[in-house]
Amino acid sequence: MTADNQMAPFIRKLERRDDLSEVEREALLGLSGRLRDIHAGQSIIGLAARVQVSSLLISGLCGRYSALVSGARQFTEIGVPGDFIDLHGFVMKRLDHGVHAFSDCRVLDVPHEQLKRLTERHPHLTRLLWLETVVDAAIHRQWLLALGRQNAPARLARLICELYVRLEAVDLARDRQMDLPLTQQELGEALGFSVVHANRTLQALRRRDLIVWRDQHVEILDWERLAQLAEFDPDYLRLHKERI
Amino acid sequence: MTADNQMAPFIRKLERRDDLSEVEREALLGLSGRLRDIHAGQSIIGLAARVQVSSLLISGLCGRYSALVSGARQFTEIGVPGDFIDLHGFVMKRLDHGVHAFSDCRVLDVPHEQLKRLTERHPHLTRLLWLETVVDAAIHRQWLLALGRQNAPARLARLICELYVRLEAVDLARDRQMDLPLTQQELGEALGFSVVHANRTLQALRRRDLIVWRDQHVEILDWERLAQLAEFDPDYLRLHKERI
DNA sequence: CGGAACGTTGAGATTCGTCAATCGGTGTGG
DNA sequence: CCACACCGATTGACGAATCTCAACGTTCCG
Repeated sequence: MTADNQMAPFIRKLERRDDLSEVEREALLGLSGRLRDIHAGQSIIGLAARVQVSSLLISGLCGRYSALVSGARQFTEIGVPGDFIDLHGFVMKRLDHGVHAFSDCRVLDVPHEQLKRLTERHPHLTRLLWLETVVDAAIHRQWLLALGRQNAPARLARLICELYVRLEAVDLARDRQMDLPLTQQELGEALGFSVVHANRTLQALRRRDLIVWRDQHVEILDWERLAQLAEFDPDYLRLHKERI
Repeated sequence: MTADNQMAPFIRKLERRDDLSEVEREALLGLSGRLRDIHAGQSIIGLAARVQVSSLLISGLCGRYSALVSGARQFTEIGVPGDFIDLHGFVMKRLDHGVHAFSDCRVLDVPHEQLKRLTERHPHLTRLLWLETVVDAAIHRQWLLALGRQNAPARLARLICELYVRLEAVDLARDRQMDLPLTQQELGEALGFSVVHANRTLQALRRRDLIVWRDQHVEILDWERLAQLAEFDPDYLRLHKERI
């Protein structure tokens, strides 16, 4: 199974970060692997799996998580289409986390052998793939700042801002609206609070007329105030061009 | 200023992860840059700085942090000697975080131009440098799990376990003892709690006879129980060999 | 001696988790 | 069509965890 247009969102995102040569674009399009469909609620990548492939998310929303023995789960990042969700595994070889499908997802499993060949031949492209994982780390840091130092409404606001910008970058959000197929349970697991608290925090943002969140659909009513509450600055997503 | 033996801890750490060829080792030793000394309490890298160099920590302990406008600061990772503390900047170009010196630090500022040349010539070494940043991300994820889902004593226990393993890997800890030049204020900023709570949590671990922490020196009295309390598993630090 | 930095303690307020119940929508079998 | 089960969202009550404020102790240094 070749990648073809399945790769479009991924390539478009890379091109927002730095120009690709024709050769590089072809090298990316030359990546092939198994297409895999995962149902909502299922696991895309098991915890602590030893990996030989890395999965590119084609469609759907998923969450990277770590868990305690009690079963308590903490999402550490949300993956949107165009994300190479476990590129980390390419150099880690053993993943320290699992990936959960929030909605039905389609992924392209790219064998590490192909990625390795790519790194042997295309240094600039390698740096761009490297950048993908570094942006993941930057997202983790923003979440750490939120969990460690922001109150519940600000944390939620930050998550909404981040997801909106990232979804908009792959044409999956516009006009301050997006689909967000997360239950309040899952939302809590991303923000570090209980379901009950997730619910009440959501209501707090509603009461302030900042958002509407109904039926897996979110509308941001006042981006300015929401971003200010969250102290959100999208620079860390590195969606601007920069010669690397 | 050439790097020479200054690089020893860094190279040793890389070699715990995968073998280096003679050529690769020489390429690393060929890295040169300005040596810089920073006093305890000062900033090694300013927030949101645009960077042309990446700093390798030669000696001392430092902390990567993000901050809110209120001034509240959240450390997102602690850097130990041998860490390439802002290698992220090499591909990000603009850092989303600052780095604070906990103790007097010495760093080697390696120009990005040199790193770029290295990625053009040494794909395997590039993957190893890439791995450095991916391990940073793995550390962030563990901290997220801790902040989101673990209680205060477990969080502190986890930090101590992580630092012990990382310091031991560069011969700066042994016999369950290490120097940890962190104030309780800084400790709180790493764990996401107030100074007061940092103090009380520390006392809780002391009361349970798990650690002694006095005068910037920590002794772990019962590694087994401490690691169990933290649910600490060092796999994510990727200190074992793996062909990449 | 005085001040500064760090650690420690107590008290009260706030945030947040847990438990348990309820509500509404949806799908299924009869 | 209706009864029922199930899932996710919502609510209330209560207790636990954590923060803030303020004071005090200790050590070090000029």
